[in-house]
Amino acid sequence: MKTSQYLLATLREDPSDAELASHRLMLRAGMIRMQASGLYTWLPTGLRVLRKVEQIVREEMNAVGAQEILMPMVQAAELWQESGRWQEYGDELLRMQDRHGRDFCLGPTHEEVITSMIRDEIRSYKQLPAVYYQVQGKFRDERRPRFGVMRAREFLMKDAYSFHASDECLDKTYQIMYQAYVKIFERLGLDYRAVIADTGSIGGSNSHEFHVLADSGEDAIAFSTESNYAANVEKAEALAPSDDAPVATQTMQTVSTPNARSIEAVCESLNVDASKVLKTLIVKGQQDGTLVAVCLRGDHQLNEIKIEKHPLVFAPLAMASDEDINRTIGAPAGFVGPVGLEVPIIVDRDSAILNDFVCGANQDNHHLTGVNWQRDASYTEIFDCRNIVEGDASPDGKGSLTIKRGIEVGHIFQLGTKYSKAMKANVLSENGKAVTLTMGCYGIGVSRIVAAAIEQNHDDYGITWPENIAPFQVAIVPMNMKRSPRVAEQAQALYQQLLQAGIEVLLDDRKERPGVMFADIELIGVPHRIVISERGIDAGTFEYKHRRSNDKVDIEMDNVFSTLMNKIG
RNA sequence: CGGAAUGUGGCGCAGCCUGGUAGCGCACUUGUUCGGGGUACAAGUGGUCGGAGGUUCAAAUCCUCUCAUUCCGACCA
Repeated sequence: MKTSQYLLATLREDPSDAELASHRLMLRAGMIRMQASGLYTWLPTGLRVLRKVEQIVREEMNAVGAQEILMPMVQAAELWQESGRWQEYGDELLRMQDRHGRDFCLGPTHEEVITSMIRDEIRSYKQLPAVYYQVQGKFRDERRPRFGVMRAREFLMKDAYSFHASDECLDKTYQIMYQAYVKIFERLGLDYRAVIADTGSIGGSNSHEFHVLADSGEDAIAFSTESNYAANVEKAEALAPSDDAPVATQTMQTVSTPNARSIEAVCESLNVDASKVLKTLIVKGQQDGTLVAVCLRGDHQLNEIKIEKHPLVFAPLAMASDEDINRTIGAPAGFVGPVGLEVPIIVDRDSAILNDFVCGANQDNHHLTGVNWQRDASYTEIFDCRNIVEGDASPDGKGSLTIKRGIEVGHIFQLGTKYSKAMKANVLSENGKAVTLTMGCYGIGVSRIVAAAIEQNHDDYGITWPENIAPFQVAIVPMNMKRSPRVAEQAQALYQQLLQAGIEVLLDDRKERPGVMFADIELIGVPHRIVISERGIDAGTFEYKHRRSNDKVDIEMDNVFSTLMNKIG
């Protein structure tokens, strides 16, 4: 490709509304343009990268025997009503009607479609296990699209689904897919981790997420210092503390704490540490109109995912309104505590062993000090419902936890029979009886990987792609080509030679000054750069530089081609 | 969904308070210049100022409504 005929579309200035490095660089490097909130056009440079990621994913899926299919993006409501998700899915499901008034949606995922297809096509256990996948656009009407293609509404995803006659068979395929994912992320050249994950709205049992590590990641991941335990913070269990049963040493007292509504204000007002304060959150209960109190240590945070799983708590989690709290408890939010509280009280493991603690007095502008469980207050149940924090014991019993940020780029689930049961997808087993199919599902955010790769690979000049996903492999930058026939001739010759060898090469044949060309080539992140100049030709050399290196090396003209071929491998 | 901010050539912005000929930088076109790190000079192309309504002799500017985008929040007990 020659830059004179290519939509380079690089920008010298930063777009004003791009916050994240990858978003900014994708716009500046001419990879994407926004069409509407969360909707992007992929320009040639961006699409080249996207296709490369897609291709690697495809190759590894094919390598483990997954078969590629393509399902429709527009899906009939009937399928979603069968699985129950027409009601459950919520506002992220973009619904619409056709001219006959029939309901449809844009597919945010494809469990329903694949399950309906498979129940018709697969009749026997002999056809199992089977894995099907597609690389396709998904649409999720995100409440807040942001960060460019990182959290877009329309995005490219590889989704695979496996079908089995037994859980053992699913386990086996799950392991194979896990290994395929490992290969994919290795080939992409990204610093990633597989972590234990929650199954979220898709449902099911066993689950792992694949995260690209980056400080800008939206997820927090907990790692053990001593073992290979790694889990999403929303899933990581906070172990019960091993401390002895609490002993009361103080008597309970009511103290005035005017306007001390937050833990911070209470700590300051009473000069106590947040770890000695009991935080009482009031959430909506599972039974309509009921409230539930959740108690945590003041320095801990509620884990929404965990608490939603408690049978008394309404899912999705909803905080009680100030009016509800006032009406039911008789005290304003900020001064609520468990003493004399007449709603169910769920206490976190750590808060259950507090002694002599501070909590709200259920009375405006007052707190209690020296409070002790059993003597002064009772609770309904002890339940792990807090986020783990740095330094907590690792759930596998080995070492403690550290926390890093990650970008979720892959997620694999053992779905079990959640969809196949609802949609009556059966096969005949060996003994001639119908059994419900067991399913697994395996997603990769293809477009998100492009952004995540940039988050992890950029510097002041632009993107520093991993070799396998760079938009071009080699850039040829001729100095003063328009005036120097020798330079032009050499540049053309090398360009043709590389093209014929199947190398993706970009020849910058614009009538631009060197600085402009260097800046653009670095911005879009071409890994290998060859500079051809009069000076070099006189010395019989071309200059080579790798995008990630500061060193420029002069290479004998005759050896340039073979050197490049060696480096590209 | 709640809060805040911003919409002016392709991009980044000024002008608005105090109404009166729409401006700057980048990019783009042409010419000259420069020629190993976003060169310099000159001449140009391109905008009914997000949209609708209103006030006024006159609206980018004031008022009302609306649309869009971005950021923050959705943990306050």
